[in-house]
Amino acid sequence: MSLSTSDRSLLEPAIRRLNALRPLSTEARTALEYALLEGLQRAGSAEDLISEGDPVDSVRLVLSGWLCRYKTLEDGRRQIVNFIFPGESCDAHAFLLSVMDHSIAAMTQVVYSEIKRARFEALVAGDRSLAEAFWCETLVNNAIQREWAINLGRRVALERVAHLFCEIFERLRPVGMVEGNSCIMPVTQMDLADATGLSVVHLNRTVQELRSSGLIVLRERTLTINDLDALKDAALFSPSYLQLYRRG
Amino acid sequence: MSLSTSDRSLLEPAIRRLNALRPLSTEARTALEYALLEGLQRAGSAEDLISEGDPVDSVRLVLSGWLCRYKTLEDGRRQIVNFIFPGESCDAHAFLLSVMDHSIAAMTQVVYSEIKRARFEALVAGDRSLAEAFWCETLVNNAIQREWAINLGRRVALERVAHLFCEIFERLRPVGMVEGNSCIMPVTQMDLADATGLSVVHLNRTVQELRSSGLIVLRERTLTINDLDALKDAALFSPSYLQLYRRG
DNA sequence: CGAGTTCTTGATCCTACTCAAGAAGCGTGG
DNA sequence: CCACGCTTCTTGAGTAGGATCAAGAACTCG
Repeated sequence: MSLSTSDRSLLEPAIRRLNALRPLSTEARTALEYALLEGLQRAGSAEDLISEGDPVDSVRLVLSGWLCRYKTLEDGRRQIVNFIFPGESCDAHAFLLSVMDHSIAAMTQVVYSEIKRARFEALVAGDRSLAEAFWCETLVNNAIQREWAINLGRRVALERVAHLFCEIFERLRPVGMVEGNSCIMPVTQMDLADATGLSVVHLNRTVQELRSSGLIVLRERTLTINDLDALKDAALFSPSYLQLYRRG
Repeated sequence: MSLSTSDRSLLEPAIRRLNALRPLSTEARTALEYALLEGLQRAGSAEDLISEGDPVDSVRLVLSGWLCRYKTLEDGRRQIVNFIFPGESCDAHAFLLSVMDHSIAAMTQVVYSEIKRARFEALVAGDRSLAEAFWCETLVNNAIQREWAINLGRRVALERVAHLFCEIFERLRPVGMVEGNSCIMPVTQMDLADATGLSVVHLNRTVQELRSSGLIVLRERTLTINDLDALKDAALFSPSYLQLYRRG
């Protein structure tokens, strides 16, 4: 059995990202690729992959599409606490805990791979580089979550939205989802509001402010950043927490 | 060489907490205890243990005292993104990443133990239960960070402060730092403001609202929660994210 | 083409911020 | 033990950033 070209291109972003976090051995890479191909799944837009309170017994790795992690309060208030992009895992090792503390929803059509607990454990037990890559992933995730705390707690609306756009752009870049100064932005303004802790109305006005100052163009589900440095300045954005250049 | 009684009582909260996350083997426990005793350190109140941008090459485990993780913006705005309590580690495996993305400050006198990278790696490589306990710790930390996102993004001031008090109380309980319905609260209102994303003035007014409604007493660096259930209701607090009862 | 989202705009309200200053607490040194 | 300075807490007054309410426009999609 060997991998076809289409298999390779499907897996490529995920493998590339893990490999950037921690160089994978050839064997680990191959073992992972086969495991991924065996567990392929699809989810439709707006579908919940897993919900708060659900038990976890597998690891999902996203191959294409956008997802988000979110939590809700009893009265319906909702906060998107993070996005999940291709190459990222939904819940590596999360089965060590009993249940999900949050929900994960697909925001677009999604292709992912589900690896059962035992299989995943065997994979990471068999190769140190793979275990470390997943470790790193969790740590980076943690760092992003901390940055979201300061975003929600201390930045004003304009900075907050600008920061979110910068982060999305920089996270999409290494998985090949940025072209020139544009990337897809397949989410509604309500989603952006829930990610920035703003009301939809105020998010809309803030986006328009960014538009009219010429920093961004956002239309037809595409975000174009005219002047990334200027947007970063407006956002007080400093990308080190993303650990993108660990090996540079 | 054997452990004295005072050694044991010093290490007890940390060991107990790790053990609650994942039952430790006797050998792992002993090996960890010796490593901890060899790396004992102290830090004074308001001292930074490590700062954003610093390289990391060791793991610190807190034995007594309170710390916080915080980030700052260029113009001085500061957000405390989490607290660190006895039994928790500052940066398990953080050396897998290049540098700290945030700072860690002591809020009281702190006793902690520093384990150098190689030593730590040998410890977790030698015992699966220990590795898993530290894994779990990171995952719980991650979950707490997510809850902070919804706290900062979607709860109003009163809920936010009430939620913080509930969380602190529930996190201090399993390490024996709660007596009756009281726990220490050795932080200034400015710190609480930075943790809740509020201004000092508004935090103060919010605390007074909680006081005058009879929910809490906060004086002389002690927090007393008169009616925990009522406070939880006011905070929309649901403790499952803390994973306190994983084995129950 | 029609119904349901999503986006946009206007008007009003209110939560939380800022500025300012006094009170209380606390540590240090005389 | 008290005086002094510094930090922390508290209160008042005015402001503003962002929420809410409401309704129309533009876009999807069956």
